[in-house]
Amino acid sequence: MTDDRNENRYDFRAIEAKWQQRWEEAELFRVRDGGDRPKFYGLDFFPYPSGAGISVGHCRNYVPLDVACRQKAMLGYNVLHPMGWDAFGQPAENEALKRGRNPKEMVPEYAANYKRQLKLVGISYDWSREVNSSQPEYYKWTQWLFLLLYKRGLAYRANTPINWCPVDKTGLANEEVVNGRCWRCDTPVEKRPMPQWYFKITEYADRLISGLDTIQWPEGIKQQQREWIGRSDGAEVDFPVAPQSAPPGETVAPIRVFTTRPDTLWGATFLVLAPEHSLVRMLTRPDRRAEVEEYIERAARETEIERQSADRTKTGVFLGAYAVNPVNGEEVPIWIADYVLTGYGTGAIMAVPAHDQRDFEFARKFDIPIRLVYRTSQDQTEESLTEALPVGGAAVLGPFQGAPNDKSTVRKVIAYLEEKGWGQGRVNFRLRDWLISRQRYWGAPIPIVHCGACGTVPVPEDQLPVALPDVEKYAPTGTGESPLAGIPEFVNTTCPQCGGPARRETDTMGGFACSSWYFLRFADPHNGSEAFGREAVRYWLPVDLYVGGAEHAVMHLLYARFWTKVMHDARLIDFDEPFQRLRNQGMLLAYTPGREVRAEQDQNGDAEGDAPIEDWKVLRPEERGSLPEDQWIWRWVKMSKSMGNVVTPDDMAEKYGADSLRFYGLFVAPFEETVQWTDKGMEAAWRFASRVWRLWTELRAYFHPDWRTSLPAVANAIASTAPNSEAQRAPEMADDERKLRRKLHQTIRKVGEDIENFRFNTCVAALMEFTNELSAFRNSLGGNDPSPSQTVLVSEILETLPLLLSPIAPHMADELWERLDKPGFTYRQPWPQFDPQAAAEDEITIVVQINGKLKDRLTVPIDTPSEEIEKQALACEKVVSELNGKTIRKVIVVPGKLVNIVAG
RNA sequence: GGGCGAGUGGUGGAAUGGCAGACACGCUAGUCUUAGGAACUAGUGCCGCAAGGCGUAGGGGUUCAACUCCCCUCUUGCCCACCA
Repeated sequence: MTDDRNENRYDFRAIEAKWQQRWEEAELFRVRDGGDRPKFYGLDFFPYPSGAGISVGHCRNYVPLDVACRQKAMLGYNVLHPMGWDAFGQPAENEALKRGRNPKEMVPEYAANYKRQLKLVGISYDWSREVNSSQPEYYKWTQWLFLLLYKRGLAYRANTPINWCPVDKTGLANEEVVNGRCWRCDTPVEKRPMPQWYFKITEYADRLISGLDTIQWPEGIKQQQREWIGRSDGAEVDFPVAPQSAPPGETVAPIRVFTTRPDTLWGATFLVLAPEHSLVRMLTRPDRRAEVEEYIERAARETEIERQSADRTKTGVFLGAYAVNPVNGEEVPIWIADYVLTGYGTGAIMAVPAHDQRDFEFARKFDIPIRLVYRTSQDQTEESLTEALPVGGAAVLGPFQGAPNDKSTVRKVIAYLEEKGWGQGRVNFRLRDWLISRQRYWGAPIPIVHCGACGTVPVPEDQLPVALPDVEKYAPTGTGESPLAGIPEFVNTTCPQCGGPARRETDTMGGFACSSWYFLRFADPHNGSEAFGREAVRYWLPVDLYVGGAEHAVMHLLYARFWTKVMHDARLIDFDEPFQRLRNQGMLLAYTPGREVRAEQDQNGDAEGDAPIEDWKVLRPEERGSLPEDQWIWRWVKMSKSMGNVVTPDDMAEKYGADSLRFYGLFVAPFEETVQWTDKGMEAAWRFASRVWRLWTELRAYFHPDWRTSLPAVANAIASTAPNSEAQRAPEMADDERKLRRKLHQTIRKVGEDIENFRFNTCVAALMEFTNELSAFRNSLGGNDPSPSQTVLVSEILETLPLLLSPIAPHMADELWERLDKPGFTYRQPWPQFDPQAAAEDEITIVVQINGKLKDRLTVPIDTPSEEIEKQALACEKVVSELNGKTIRKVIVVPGKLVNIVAG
């Protein structure tokens, strides 16, 4: 007796371990190229395996994609679902430094731990395709692709001021600077001039915008990319330097400005150059020199944060020089100011204070004339303006007077300028070239040799990879050179071209280079002679479904699209967008203790009442002893190691099981939403899993393996044993049985549709609804042996349920499947088909409304004609009493749904 | 300041023009139990004894019908932010 009980206990630990082992032994998820089945490529963002391991937060993207992939496999697709490690880069190096370890040893350990955890959760990865971007077999091809870009003129070295992080001691790409701070360590970024390698992503700016229209991505991500690329249409206009402002005996080139509003040229009352502009020193009048020099120096010292804050007051200095406005011959003063950026447009602007808020503020501060080009009313004057005039009104200056303040006038003015030879139409992008050099050890060395005689020489392909040398010390130097520069055996080499002595490039590539092509490598991960085989890539790519966080909107997702387009242009691949569908999972928050940080009482202020709460700071686990528990202030914050609020899948799998963890993560909220982790929710998911298990195992005794073929026999049996005519024309099943079977087939339909639409929360809810009905049915049996028709129904349910559960709770599914004495894995079974006839309702509830308000309900056979429904609705007791004395103006019958009686 | 999204019971959420609150948490009562943080049963938007009324941030509009579409306001989350 007790043994029987144990047999039917939901022993998830044993079940999950058993099936994970069997899947592995059977190489269940190993996939091969080709075949008759359609392919499906589902991919997670390439993770960096951190020492902390994964939290349940990470499962928010891995589990849903796993569910989708498992279902696709059952639907008959050949599914590629790989995983690998974004192992190069600063996070790994920083962690290794902190622990005093060699990243080459540490990273594989961390990756192994990630892999163990992902297996623990039951994710169906094909581990035979695992790749690691820090291994020579992989980075050899990262270097090969660098050379591809180099040969196509898309990689170049330039000595310009770059974003430098003084803590990480390396240069950063524009995309890696967030609010003027390093995106990794939050340190204010400095400007430093250094020779650095760049990828010419700007050359692809337009295609990176237009390609967005061809892919199914969240609109918000597309918009972020469009804005980051920042196309703006306008014109470049030349302002000749006034003769008296040119240094004696010299001819000075005109100052070229970029503007999106050439139609406001007639209101330009000064020019502003960036402090770094090349003409500044030549144009500065001697008596202004000291002030100008000081300003330039101050601007150079400022951090990006100081310089970029939009609400600071405008600063600037007059050079003492003048330029000539080409359209009206007027002389306008030339200033420098730090609100003009050297890296955008021409680094110089024409200032139109009447129609640009920044110029307006500047003009008011320095008392420069303001001139209206457009006016919305007669009484509008330069003096009355309190801010720059936005769009609207008509032109009141220049040859285009009366023209509307809109794009059509801008176009006309550009044509006019081109005709006069004063300027020409021009498109600018905010996007800057991608800085790829890192002065760090842990990355793929840039495969370039510097030769005194030949200059910059690419390393020949047959000499790849340029191996990252083993070193004792690899801490960043801060000198502007990577630690590789201190290794003579690495640096000193011979020039591949002339054979003379040469130096290797010592910078490494930023980690985003590795992740810009890994999705191609998974198609052919062990290829030793190419980055990827063309056939394999043609078969698998592009990625059908890509899942990851929204934080990479303008980094990885932009870079990967760029490289893909380059490879397309090089005819390596025949598509130019790598990821067809993209889904971003929501964040996971955990309820976390912290303390309020109150504003300091200022010295003269009276300490009346509490100071306003200024901030909230998390109490890390080691700080929690410092404050009595009743003073903790709890908040929902992102689950992360640094907040000390991490829940691990290891603990949850141990306590509740991986299947329950999967149920919970899917059920708690829609996939894209930010969700709050609660233990109650986790327990509820476990209760549901247990409930399904219990119900199924209780009903197992009634399973009849031949239920499919015995179904007509059941009907005959009922007909022949029942003498009365009622039973003879009865269908093979009683009403409540047909109802349960209807629910089963509705559930099959709903679960299938919901998984395909990434609506996992309602998918699990549908399974819960079915379980509730099945539970009621079980109770109605009351321990009696089921009738033949009940046996057939129960058998169908017992066989279908494991298949429906298979993508979501795969361990339980396979265990149940086995307990039906069926061989193999549910993963290999076809996805259950729903029977539309069984799923169809035979009766329907019609809502009866008067003036849109619910009054009554009718239950009618599904095929009742509209006229009959209307008749019945008008005959309802409630309708009759309510309508007493009122005129019926109109009756709206929506077939299958409702009747609305409009009366008054 | 700009872009994108969100606002529904005590809570997470469901319904995307047609029965508001599926499913779940919590709560209440009961059954079974030595016990229960188990299981099962019933109930649970608000007001009201009831009949009934009210109700999807607030205001207006379109419609026979609005959580859903349109306009305005408020609140809030994320991203970008002196790019001429």
